[in-house]
Amino acid sequence: MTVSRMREWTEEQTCLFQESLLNWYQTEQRLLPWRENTDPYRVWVSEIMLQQTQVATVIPYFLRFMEWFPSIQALAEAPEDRLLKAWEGLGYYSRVRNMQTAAKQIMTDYGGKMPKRPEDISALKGIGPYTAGAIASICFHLPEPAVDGNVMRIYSRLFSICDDIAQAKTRKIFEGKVRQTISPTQPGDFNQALMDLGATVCTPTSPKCDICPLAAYCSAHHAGRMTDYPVKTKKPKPVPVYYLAQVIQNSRGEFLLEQRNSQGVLSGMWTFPLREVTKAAYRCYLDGWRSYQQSKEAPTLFDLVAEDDGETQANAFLEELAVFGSQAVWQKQPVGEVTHIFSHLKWFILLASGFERAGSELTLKENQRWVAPEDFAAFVFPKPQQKMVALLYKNNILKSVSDS
DNA sequence: AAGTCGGGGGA
DNA sequence: TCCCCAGACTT
Repeated sequence: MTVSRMREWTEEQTCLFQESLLNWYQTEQRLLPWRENTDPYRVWVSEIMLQQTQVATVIPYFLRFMEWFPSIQALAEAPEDRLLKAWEGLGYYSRVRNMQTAAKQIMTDYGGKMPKRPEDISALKGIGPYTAGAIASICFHLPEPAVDGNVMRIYSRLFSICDDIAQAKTRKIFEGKVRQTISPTQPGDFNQALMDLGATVCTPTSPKCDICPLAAYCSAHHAGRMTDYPVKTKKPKPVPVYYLAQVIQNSRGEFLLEQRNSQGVLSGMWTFPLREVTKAAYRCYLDGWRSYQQSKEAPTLFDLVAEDDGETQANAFLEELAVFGSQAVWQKQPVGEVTHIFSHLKWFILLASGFERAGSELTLKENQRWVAPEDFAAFVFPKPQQKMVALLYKNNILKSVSDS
């Protein structure tokens, strides 16, 4: 076959391709409960359940769901707790809430029957491009693409498509390719055949090209580059960084803020003083707090830091702590934890709240300043600082004007 | 465009 | 542990 090297297929080649796929599907298709007929309600429910969920998991859920809610009307009228019970363990619970919203839409707008126009289908809550295409093609025999992860994998191999499937816009490229090649007479079977092929033959890691009905048409197979496709960039996981935040008030009710240096993340911005600690230390403080929380003799965060063996703690921080320990009175209980994800970093911030010790003025560093809460508005706070301030309000360490 | 939402299975 | 799976919605 020379077909595989062609980027565009002739009409005849396209027909042969469709035939190969459909013939394979006829003999190899999986027998699944939602394939007993093409009732739009059953197809709809199955497609929603199958989003990010494997077939074997879905089957028992599907059967029970059909018993409990046998029609669109039954779904529309179902009590929410019953609905959630039916979904318990499936995950992505907004799926079932959206489905009921859509069921009500269908009852009021379409007399209780699934609309047939693709644009009407995809306007329903929880039905996106994939599911709309699946329903339109399976139930109403419209040549609509239903592009999911499987289809992108198969087509990227068929045509050696290098576009990054992690990017949202790439889906349109594949939809275009499917529109060019979908069977006009059996679009539903065609789409379902792709799903089965992706699940059982054209698998992510070790595709079974020797039994694949499309091998003769497959560019990647011809080049022996099956596992180079699909191209998917994986973004590096944000590196965790751990901080203690020193939330200190003086007798005038002002808070100590510190300006970050001109290098690195959030350069020049103002936050509560943040001191980086190791992961081990951070965990130690969290655990220490939790285990002490029952007893009356709960330590302050800085007691725990002082107990630290030093190996998990930077010396400079310990020295600074000695000063703060003597000049500030720390609360026994933690304020709480704040996390924030940057593109490359994930900050974990444990907040400790304290007060300047009476009669001993805190010695401020060059980049530190006392600031009244009323003046916070004059600062452009970075997101982590905003989250910390919000947490202080929540814990009534900061009082909003309306409360007072 | 990126973050969020769950849980199970396989490498 | 990490990635993947019949994705869609929100910000």
